[in-house]
Amino acid sequence: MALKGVLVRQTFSTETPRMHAYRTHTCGQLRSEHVGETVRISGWVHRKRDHGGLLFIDLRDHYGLTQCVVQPDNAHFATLERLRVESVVSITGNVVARSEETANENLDTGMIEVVIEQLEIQSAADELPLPVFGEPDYPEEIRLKHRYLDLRRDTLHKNIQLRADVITYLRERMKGQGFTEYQSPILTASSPEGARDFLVPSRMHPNNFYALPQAPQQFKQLMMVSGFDRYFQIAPCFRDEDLRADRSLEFYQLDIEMSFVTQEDVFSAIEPVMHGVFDEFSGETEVTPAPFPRIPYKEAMEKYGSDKPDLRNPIELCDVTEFFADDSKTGFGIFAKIIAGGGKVIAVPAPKAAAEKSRKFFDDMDKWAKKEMQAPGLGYARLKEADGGGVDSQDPVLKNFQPELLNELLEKMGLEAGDGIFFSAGKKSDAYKLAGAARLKVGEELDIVEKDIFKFCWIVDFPMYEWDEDNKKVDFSHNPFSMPQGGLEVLEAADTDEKKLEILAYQYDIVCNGTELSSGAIRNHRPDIMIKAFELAGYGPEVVEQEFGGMLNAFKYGAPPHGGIAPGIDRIVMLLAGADNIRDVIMFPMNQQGQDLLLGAPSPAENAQLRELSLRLVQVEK
RNA sequence: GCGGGUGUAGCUCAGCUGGUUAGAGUGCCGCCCUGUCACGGCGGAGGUCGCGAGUUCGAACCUCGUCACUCGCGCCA
Repeated sequence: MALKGVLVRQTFSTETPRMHAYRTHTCGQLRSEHVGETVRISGWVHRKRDHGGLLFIDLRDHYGLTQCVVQPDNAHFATLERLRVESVVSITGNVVARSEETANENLDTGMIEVVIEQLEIQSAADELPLPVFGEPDYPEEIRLKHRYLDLRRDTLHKNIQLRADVITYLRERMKGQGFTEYQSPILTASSPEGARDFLVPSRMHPNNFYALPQAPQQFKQLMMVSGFDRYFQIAPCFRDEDLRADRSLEFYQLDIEMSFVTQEDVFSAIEPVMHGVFDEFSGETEVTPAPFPRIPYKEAMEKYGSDKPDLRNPIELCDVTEFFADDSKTGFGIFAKIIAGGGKVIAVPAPKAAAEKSRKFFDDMDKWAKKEMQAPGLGYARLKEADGGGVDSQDPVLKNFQPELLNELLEKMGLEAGDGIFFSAGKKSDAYKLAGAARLKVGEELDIVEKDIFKFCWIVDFPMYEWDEDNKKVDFSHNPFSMPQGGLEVLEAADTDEKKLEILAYQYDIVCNGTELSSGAIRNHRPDIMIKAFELAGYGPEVVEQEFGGMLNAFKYGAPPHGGIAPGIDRIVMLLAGADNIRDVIMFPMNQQGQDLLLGAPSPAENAQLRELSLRLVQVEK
C-alpha cells in the first residue's frame, strides 16, 4: 500500500518526475552550494512569521530547520497562512541565497532559504496542548500525556538521541575490550533479597508467578559458571519501589560480569569505559582521569557523611565528639548528654559563612534540618575576632567554651574568624547522615562546589554485615553474594557481633558527582564460604538451599572466581545531559505514581483475562 | 506509610491586611502588515480561583478535610 502511494505521488510531480515523494534533502542539509537547485523537503511547521505580503515558514525535522518563504501570488499562500504550526508538510521549491543582511548565523541552513513552489499537506495539526517552539515550562502531566509533542522539543529530543549514542558507544567499547553481549530472561524467578519484585501470574501454573528481574544478577553469575568469561548486556531492570527524581520502576544497567578477576581487574576494565563515555559526550567538561580515586567506605562516611560523596564539594566533616564530652569545659550540656548516651557530634565547616552570610542563613539551615531532614536540629556557630585577639563565637554552642579548648577545636578543623560551623549531634548514623546532607547544602549555598567537572571515585571495602536495628541482629549489608575479604578464615574467626561487623567485603560502588552509578562485587563462588556467610547472619544452610539453591548447586560443579558491576545507564545519561530528572532521559517514562499517562498503564484487567490466570480481585479500601 | 511544595484563563504567573467588575504575558480567533527568524500593530473570545465543608456582612486569600502533581524521608543489596 505504502509503495503504491509513493508511485502515485511521483507521477504527480510532473516538473521533476524523478524526485522522491517526500524529500530530496533533510531540513538540516541545505547550504550555499545547493543554491539554484529545486529541492523537496518535508517536516513539521516549526514557526510561522506572517508579514501579510510575505510569509516565512520554519520547517523542522530530526536533522534541523530550514526557512521557507512564500509570496501572496503563490497559490499556496492562503493555505499556509491558515495552517497551524506542527502540521506536517512537503515543500518543493528553489534554494536561493539569502542576502547578507537577511542571513541567519544561528542556523546551520541560515545562508539559504527555500522559495515555496509546491505544497503538500501530509497531516494538518489541531491546536496544540503543548507548544513545541521555545520550550516553555509545562506541567509534567501534560508533557507525559502528549509525550510525542514533548519529544519534538529540542532539549528532550537531544537527550534521547544522547541516550542512544551513549548506549551505542558503550556497546562498541565493551566489545572492543573483549566482552560479549548475552541476553538473560525477563520472566524469571522472584528473588528473596533486595527490592520488591514485579510479579507476573502464570496461566499454565495457577497460583504461581514469574518475577521481572531486579537485575540479571544470578543469571550473569551462572553465565560465568557456564564458561562465558566476559559478559555484558544493556539490561532492563524492574523494581517495585517508590519513585524518586532519579529512580524509575524500570531502568537500564550496563550489566557486566568477568571470570578469573580480582577487584582491581574489574576497576581497570570499567574505568576506561566510564571515563571514555563521559569524555566522549561531555563536551569540554573535565573528567577524572583513570585510575579513579579509591575511598574506603569508612573514610567516605567519616569525611563526607555519605557512601556516595560529591567530590566537587571541598567540605570535609570533622568528628568533634571529644571536644564536647565534658560540659564543664564547654558550658554546653545538650551535646554532652548525647555523647554520654553513646552519640556523636559531627562538625560541618562552612568557610567564610560568618563573614558572607547573614544570621538568616544559619537559622534557615537549622529549619531545613528540622523540616526536610526531620532531625532534632542543626547547631551552628559563627566565628569572629575576639576582643582580646584570637577567635571566639557568641553563638550558644561555642559561647562558653574554654578558650584553649576552642583553639584546639578550631585548629583541628582549620577554621578562623569569618568562618562558620554547623554541628550535627545524635546517634552515630543519624549524626553522620544529617552532617552529610548539611555538607551538600552548605556547599551549594556558599557556592563552593566545583563546576564543569565530572569527579569520579570508587568506594571500596564495604562492610559485609550491618546491624539490623529492627530485628536486633547482624544481617547482610549488601547482597549476600559478595566475597568476604579474608574468605572462610575471617568468617570462622568472627565469634562476636562486633567482629562480624568488622568484616569487609569485596564490594564496591562507582560514584560520580554524588550520584551512585553502580554497585559491584567480587562474588562468593564457594558453597562452603556462602553457607558460613549466611550462618553469621543467622541463616541455616537450609535457607541458602531454599532461596539460592539454583546458584548454590551451580557452584558445586566447578565455578570460576568472578566479579562484576552494573552502571546505571539512565543516571549516566542524566549526568551527561545535565538533567535533574530521570524522566528527561527516558523516551516514554512513567510519572512519580508509576503511571504511563500516554497509553494508560496500569489499567484494570478483563474478567476473562483474570479467569485464565486463576486470579480474583479483592476490594481495596481507600 | 510519612513530611514539604504547588494547584487562579489552554499554558506561565501576578493578585497587598479578607472588601466593588480577578489581571498580565503567551497561546487561540479576527483584521492589518514584503525581509522576518521570540517578526510587528489593532481588536476579540477565554475563569466552578483543584474539589468539599466551615468561619465571616463578605473568602482566590483564613480554618478543616479531600484530590492531583511534584520533591524528599521510609523503601530501593
